[in-house]
Amino acid sequence: MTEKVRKPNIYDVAKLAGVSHQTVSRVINNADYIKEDTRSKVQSAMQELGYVPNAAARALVTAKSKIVGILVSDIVYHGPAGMMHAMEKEARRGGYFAISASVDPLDNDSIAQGIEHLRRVGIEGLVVITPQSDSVQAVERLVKDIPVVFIDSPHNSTELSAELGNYEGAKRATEHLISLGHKKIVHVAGPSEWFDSAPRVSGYSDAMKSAKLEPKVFAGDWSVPTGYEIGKNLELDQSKVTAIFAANDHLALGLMRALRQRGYDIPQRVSIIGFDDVPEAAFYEPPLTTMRPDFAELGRVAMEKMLGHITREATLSSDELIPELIVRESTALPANL
Amino acid sequence: MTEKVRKPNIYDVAKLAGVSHQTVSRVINNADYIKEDTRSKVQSAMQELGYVPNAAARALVTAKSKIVGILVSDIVYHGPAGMMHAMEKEARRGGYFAISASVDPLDNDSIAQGIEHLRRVGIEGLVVITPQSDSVQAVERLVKDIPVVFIDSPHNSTELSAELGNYEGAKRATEHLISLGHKKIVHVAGPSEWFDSAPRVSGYSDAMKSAKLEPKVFAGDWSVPTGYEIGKNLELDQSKVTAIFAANDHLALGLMRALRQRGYDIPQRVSIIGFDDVPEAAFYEPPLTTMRPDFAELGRVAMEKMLGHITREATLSSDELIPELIVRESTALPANL
DNA sequence: TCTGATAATGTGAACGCTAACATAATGTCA
DNA sequence: TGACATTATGTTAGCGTTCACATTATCAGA
Repeated sequence: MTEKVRKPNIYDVAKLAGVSHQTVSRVINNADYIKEDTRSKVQSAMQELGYVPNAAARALVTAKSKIVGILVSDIVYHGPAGMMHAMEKEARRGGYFAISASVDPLDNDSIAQGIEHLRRVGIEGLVVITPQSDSVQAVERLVKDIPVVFIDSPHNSTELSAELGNYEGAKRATEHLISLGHKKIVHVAGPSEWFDSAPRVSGYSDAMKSAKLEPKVFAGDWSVPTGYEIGKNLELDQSKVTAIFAANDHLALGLMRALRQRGYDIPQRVSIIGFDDVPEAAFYEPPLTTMRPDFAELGRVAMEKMLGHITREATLSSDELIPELIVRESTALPANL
Repeated sequence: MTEKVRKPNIYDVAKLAGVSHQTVSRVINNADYIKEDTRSKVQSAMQELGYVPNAAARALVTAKSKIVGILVSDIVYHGPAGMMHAMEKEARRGGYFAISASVDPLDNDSIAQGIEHLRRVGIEGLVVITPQSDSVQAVERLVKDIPVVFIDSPHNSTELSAELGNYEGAKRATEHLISLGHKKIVHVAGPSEWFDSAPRVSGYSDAMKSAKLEPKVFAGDWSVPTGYEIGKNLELDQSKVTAIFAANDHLALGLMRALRQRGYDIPQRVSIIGFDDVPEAAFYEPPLTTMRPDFAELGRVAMEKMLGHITREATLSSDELIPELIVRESTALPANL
């Protein structure tokens, strides 16, 4: 019973198959020039022994761990979950492993520790999901020896970052309101430290300017309470505002709640459009019109770029992701003031 | 420029510090019997060279990867995100790495592939987050050589699983309604293939029976539309139902929406309590009373048990997790029928 | 001052694999 | 049928650690 159950190695397989260990290695890595006959002999030997290649030995000799790190903000919001799944799947598809480290994006120490941790396992590349500007610099300062891809950061090089389509999404959200006939449209923005905020503001502004309308932006963050607060104080009558583009669904929810309490009907008096399409958005009161970004695809693309960097293959330059307009009940023709 | 930039190894450090490589190894693993003087010499040498231990070499010789796998359902619902963060953090705290594989819990092939993938990297243990019964058996069949911890599955051994507190949470939710004075309380359950459903039903039933009340359960799933459908058809007047315990917040949201459309005021005519406390619950119409499980703590505990198994240390037997009652506006005294 | 314990450090091998090179089998063409 | 390319396989070394086992320094007690 105390028999040592050493896992089978390449030599065990070789012996059983009647070949050299190198031939086994060749089969594993499907190299050229192997007789079909030998290949199958080796394969059935592997099968029989339940052989699993030893990743450590492989990593040691090739100096490649086949692991990519994901540095992710532990601020839980709606997108990342699906994104992580997509990233993991894409990595696996390319024969890579994904290993994540959660960090507090506001704490440089935490970032450094996360990176240190990932370094120890020997990552070949790093994908960073952080929505805050400071962290990008922190990461860039700390990581210089392996490729890094930033998700949703305003990096110059498209090669080094993957973007959600904030600008285009915001533009289209605004255009939706304009196309309904709204003239006075305000934007409640996300927090300025988050990357997603600025392009949403620009997309809104550009759409307004193109339609010769006056943009007006209120500073917010991503939270329901903030939306509620802004909604409580927003001046609507004198300025004849008939529509609001909220930088995310939570803000929109807070706004709707406050405005209805103040007696403004939605969408009869005020139209509201959000951004993100959180699962609950369809069941808000009223169901929220919003922009649905493709988080999963974003994750996939980011990982694809990462693997492209690592293997030095040409990155398939994908088109910009564009959020989809989901029209529900919170937007309608403008009220007659 | 073409100079090879080999990473420093233990010998480089040894040379610089003027000791043998083994002494360096001892410092890294802080073994006994090292002069304080030598230790610091070695440490500054490591610092100077930017030495990072090679995980692969280490894993090869010790036959321990320091990696645990997480097999996670790619059905994205509210809990797992925070849970994953917590698991990763707990793993890191113990010097371990966490690496996840997303799988479709309904597809045994997908599960097998996920496990195969994790096996390749050499995981020392596996944490399984799947809410469906079938997958547990599939996993148990496939993994026999390393410890497995199931999250939220009805496993006999508490050592092998970590539970959310579904039973106790459901009991307390029901007791909350009872304590308000409700007599006719129905439960809209989750899907039977999910583990969380059954204990929530039992918790509800037991609370009802203790209060000498008649339990009545409607079969549902976790979705808003299903809650809405059930809400549209639920008979309330003849049976004098005044309160509903929904198995999760999404069902509750759907229910509330349908009931209000039918003219039933909440909470004046019907009280509703949910389960999960999704971030939006506080801003539903009306804000939802619900049970808040501690997902993060669940993840932490699960990982703690995992590491306990691996290192053969005694698992700190933690108390059962109990969801917290969050009272908002959707529950009140029963209506006078 | 010698002895024997204990503290502190050193030496060689092995982990399982792939890279690089060497060799053997097979096929092709004059 | 020999010469030479091509295909197919084998041999040896080394990746960076830790382990198991020396070996050397240090210190107390007789």
